[in-house]
Amino acid sequence: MTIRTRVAPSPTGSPHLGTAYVALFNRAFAHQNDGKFVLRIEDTDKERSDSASDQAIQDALRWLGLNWDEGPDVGGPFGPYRCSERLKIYHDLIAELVSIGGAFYCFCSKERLDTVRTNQRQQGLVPKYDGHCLELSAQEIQAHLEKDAPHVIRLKVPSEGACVFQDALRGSIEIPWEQVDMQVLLKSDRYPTYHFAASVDDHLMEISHIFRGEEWLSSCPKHQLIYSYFGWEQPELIHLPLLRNPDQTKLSKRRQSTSINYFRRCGFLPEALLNYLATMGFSMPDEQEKFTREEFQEAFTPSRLSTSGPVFDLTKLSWLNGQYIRELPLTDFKGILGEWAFGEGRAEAILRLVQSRTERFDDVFVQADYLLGERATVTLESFSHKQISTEECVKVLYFSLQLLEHLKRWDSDVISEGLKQLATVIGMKVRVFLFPLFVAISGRQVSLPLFDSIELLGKDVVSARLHSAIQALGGVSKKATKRLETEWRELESEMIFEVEEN
RNA sequence: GUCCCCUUCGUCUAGAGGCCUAGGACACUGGGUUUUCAUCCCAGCAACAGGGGUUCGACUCCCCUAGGGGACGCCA
Repeated sequence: MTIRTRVAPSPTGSPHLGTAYVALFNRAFAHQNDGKFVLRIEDTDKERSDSASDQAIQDALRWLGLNWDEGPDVGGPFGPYRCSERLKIYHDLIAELVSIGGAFYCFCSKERLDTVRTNQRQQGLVPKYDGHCLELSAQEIQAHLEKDAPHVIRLKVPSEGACVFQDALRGSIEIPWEQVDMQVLLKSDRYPTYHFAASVDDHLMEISHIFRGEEWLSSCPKHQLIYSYFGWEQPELIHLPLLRNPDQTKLSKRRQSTSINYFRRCGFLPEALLNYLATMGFSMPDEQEKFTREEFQEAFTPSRLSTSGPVFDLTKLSWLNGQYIRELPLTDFKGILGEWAFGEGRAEAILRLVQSRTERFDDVFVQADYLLGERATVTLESFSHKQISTEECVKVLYFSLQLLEHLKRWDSDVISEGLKQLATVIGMKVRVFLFPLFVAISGRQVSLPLFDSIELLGKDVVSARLHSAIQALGGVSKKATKRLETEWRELESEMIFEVEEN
């Protein structure tokens, strides 16, 4: 049997560390066994998927050296490799599934489902579909369809017994069927859900082993059910532990950026980041901590994976990165650093901002320090200003974060217009409004033009600095977050500025 | 709340019943090399969640408890 593995990220937002983590193991395992590693873009969420993110994921994985044998750009015998281009396949198969009794039409409204779930929760039951449309007769279904009634197709789930499946690391796992929801497989927009698309594609693409995050463990019964209805053979499942924040929760960008691009922008070498990722949940037989991708691929074996969630430790990653940097020949060091600092037009972009403010060359680098490296550490005092309070600073930073997160395009004009409008909507003078942003971004009250700086630094670094500034100001409590979120939604509706739909 | 997974130094981990007086790495502390600093070298600190079994013997196997995490969406 040919070993075939895949990574199937969804193109929403910045390329996630977790994607690289999972890709690393899948790729190593496939290549170690002369198999193929596949990239499949899981763009099943029409609302949130965007092509910029699609491209960014590919760029990020390539930067890390995690290239694929088959995928949306390189093609392959099992294409297309983007879900949105495979709709016909899903439609045909879902029809087959309905006809063999593995799935059913559901015409329930969102409101009804909400009520049902709320009631179930109150009674201490597992919130899930109550089977309302399960009893519909063929005539009733036909009538609904003829009226063009909005509908979904759901998975039929046994009401009794338990699902038993194997995880290569944990052995046999048993989940009672009553815990399993009658999952929507085809949404009302005729797109498949992840569960359906992934199951179908894994089968059709002849994926033999799936290394994926532990978060998927509880949806295994759904996938198993789809496989068994169709009479397909299940791939081998290996659930990797979840990368954790220092507080042990699942790695999330709230606390620290999870974007691969953030690490790239912070000056980590791809080799070092990859090496570090490989030590999360895996260890070399000789306990070696610094090793190449090739050595890893050679030595990797699922039995050396651990199951407890590793904390992603920036300090240790930095140490490892230092090991790699120090062994670089000087010319490489110079070349890579130069590209990092001034590549892709960055030199021109920075110098354009600096030149008009320069009298002597020795003025240049101090002005651009926060664009070339980490900004100065900010404290509560950094934000003291006679026209704006601490609370207002937090508010400004929080709302700006929201705004920037949802911007359609990342360029200084759009950023400028968005932020200015935000200032107006919350009733602040632009000059005052911008103050906390200057501090958060540059670490200083006076800096090079803000909007250009934001553009230049990129979304991931900007988000990280904004988050860190909010922390310096004392952070936002859960309660305050809720309040700010509500307020933000109101503001958003007031703004005529184009903000991307969630 | 329900179900599932997990549990060795602060963190990443080694450990497949006697090799364990529990090893390595990061961090931290102290010392040495170095014109400063960093690097580098040496040393130190520091853990088997708790309780029951099984066994001649348990970090390792089983059970319970506790703690942590995840899932419970027309998100992935």
